[in-house]
Amino acid sequence: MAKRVSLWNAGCPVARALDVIGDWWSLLIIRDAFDGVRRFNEFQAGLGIAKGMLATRLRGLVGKGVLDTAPASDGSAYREYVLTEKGRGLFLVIVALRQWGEDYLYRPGERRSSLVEARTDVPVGKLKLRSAKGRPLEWSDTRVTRC
Amino acid sequence: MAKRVSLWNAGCPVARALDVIGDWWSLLIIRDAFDGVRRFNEFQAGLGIAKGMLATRLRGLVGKGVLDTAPASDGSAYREYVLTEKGRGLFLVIVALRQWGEDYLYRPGERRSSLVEARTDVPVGKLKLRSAKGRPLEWSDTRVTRC
DNA sequence: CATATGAAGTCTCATAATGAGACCACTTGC
DNA sequence: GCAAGTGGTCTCATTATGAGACTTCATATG
Repeated sequence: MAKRVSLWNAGCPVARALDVIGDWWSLLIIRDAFDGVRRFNEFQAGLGIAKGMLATRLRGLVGKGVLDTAPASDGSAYREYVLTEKGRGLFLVIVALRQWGEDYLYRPGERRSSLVEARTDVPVGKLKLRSAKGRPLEWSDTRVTRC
Repeated sequence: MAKRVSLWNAGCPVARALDVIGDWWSLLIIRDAFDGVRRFNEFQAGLGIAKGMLATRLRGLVGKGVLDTAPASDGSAYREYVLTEKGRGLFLVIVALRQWGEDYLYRPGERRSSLVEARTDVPVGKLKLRSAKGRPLEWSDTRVTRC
């Protein structure tokens, strides 16, 4: 491979976002972080990722401000990886991927996890695009401006 | 590299979604498709992707039911790639990525494209997670069930 | 109609990224 | 103190990627 292309300067927020979290593992690491995973070995065991890859990815995500390291919350001398505010901003990306997966990649009755409201255990509602004033919008109602 | 890991059977819709569109180029191809790109050369020129990669990715996305091939809409003998309904379902994933990029990856005043309502040219509203009954939810109000 | 140009790929090659696992230093548990 | 656990680093074989030459058929031009 020649050096992997960077998309940072494309003027498109989608491209720039993918430049940060668009590789194979980053979003899975972030998903696990949302589910409460914090320690190196937890990520490694949960994802089945090679340790070298995980170390590289965690370093990258910390460097990009998506994760931060913190002293272990259980009082041990180890460190933990926690989402920054920027990282927590990716929640809707994970939710959108989840809802698409649920809608198009599972047969009815197939076992899968669900995102539920913690207080009631009721599945959350579907994401919906709305205008600035709150009116529901479809894809065909929108366009992307030239940058 | 050993053979790239597949996540299809993880029981997590996020993992399964990433198994389909989680690589470096697929979401960019899909983004361009949403912006009206349909022809091989348009994708290639717009993304700066190697032709071999593009051919592989397009074949893969067609095979996975995200894109479909159709006769060219301009009457020529060439074919086009168009989003299927399943592919159009990814719109909110693209929007979520875009909004995250806009919020955390650009300095104020930096040039970038925007997603606007076509009729009024007003930027669309922010995505928001809501409960099944429409009440706004934060990440901390939710949890993921074991599958 | 003959030729040139364009579209949509395929093929090959050098190089970068990945996965597996050995190895290492420091902590903890017992 | 010693074994096990944690959090990595290093190396190696293999795969994926990027660049670009080459091919085939379609369309444009004169």
